[in-house]
Amino acid sequence: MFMTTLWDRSRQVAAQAILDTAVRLFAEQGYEQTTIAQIAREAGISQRSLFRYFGTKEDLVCGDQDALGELLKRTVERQPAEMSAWDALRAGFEVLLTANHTAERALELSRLIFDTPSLHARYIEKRLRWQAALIPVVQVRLGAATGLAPDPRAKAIIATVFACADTATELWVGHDGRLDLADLYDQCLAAVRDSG
Amino acid sequence: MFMTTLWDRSRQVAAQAILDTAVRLFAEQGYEQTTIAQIAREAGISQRSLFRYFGTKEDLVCGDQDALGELLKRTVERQPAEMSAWDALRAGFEVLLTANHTAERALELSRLIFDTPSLHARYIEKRLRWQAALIPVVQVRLGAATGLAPDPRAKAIIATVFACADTATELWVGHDGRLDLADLYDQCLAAVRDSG
DNA sequence: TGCCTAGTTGGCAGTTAATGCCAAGTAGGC
DNA sequence: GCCTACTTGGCATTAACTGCCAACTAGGCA
Repeated sequence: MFMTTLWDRSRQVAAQAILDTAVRLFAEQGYEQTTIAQIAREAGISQRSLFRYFGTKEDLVCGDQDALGELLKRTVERQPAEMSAWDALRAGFEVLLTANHTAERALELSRLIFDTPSLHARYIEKRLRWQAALIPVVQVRLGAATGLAPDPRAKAIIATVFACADTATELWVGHDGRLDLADLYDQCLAAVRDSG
Repeated sequence: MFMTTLWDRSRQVAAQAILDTAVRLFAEQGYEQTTIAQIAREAGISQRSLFRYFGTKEDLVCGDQDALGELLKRTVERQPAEMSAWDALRAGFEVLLTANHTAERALELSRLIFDTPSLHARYIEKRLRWQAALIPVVQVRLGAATGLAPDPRAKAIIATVFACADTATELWVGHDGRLDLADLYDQCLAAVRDSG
């Protein structure tokens, strides 16, 4: 039906406008210091409607994570079967880098997240859902008895890879985006896997 | 001064009573479904006072994490100088295990945290602070030029160790505490460091 | 054209966590 | 028994949400 598509489109435009307002205000005066009322006022909608677009204030910053998680999972899944779990996950993250926003926007959002403890925690918590979804995908690459016993290995490897990705991003933000994020990720993983 | 000590003592007794009430209610009816008003009522104090003992509702569950973080740092610091960063951190976690509460209480709290997203996020936030505090401690064990350039290695190693500890705890909770937590931790770390 | 229906919007009231303020109480030290 | 330091409770307020209802808007159809 065209109807649905049209509606969705205008919805997306509205959502983007709200998002731009919110991110601008967050960057200008900080996340905690910005109220929903102010965002709604400046975006020209009611507070009530804002909550219909974004269920929570935090979703204004880490809202579209869900879509990225799906992309990550699919990418890892599609790597050649003979590729190791580590390499497949690395390939997945590499795709995420390009799929994100512009580098500037990504840096701005990342800075917001890493500078705001509550946001950072919430962001990590959202990613825990990605991790859970990745378990079966990784497990098949471990040559595991894909049986009932939950193999700690998949969970641990995924958690580690995310920990390194997070660390790399934090370093990247700390350097104002001047270093290469993929390089930093490789350095982090090397520090973990290739040291005494 | 004895005065201060006495006051502190009665404060601690009161805090413990509030805590017991809160944890009982959380276990009975869930974290989100339990209001501060109800806890205060059943503990026999005013809402206002409850917030003076525990700054936030979340602190009722992960409040004494701060003290544990301090203990972790001190323990890691005091390991023999020739011990590797990995082993020193492991020793730190081992001390935490015994310093926690009884195994039952720890299991109860852990289950609450892992089952409640907002709590889990808050818990992660506290752990991020531990991680930051550990950076200098770990860095000296890496034979690093302890200079200005922030070495990614310390950050990455710490993040990984915490990721494995978290994974181990999640598995432990999933098995109702029947497996050994330290064993699970070792399995997680082995999966990360000793695999192709 | 004009109605019908589905879906959106905004306002309003209410809940919950959290903070500031002030007055009342309480427990040592003199 | 008073003074001081500290705690407590009540009140008001803010900010993030949520439910409810009435008003609006845009296709579909006669």
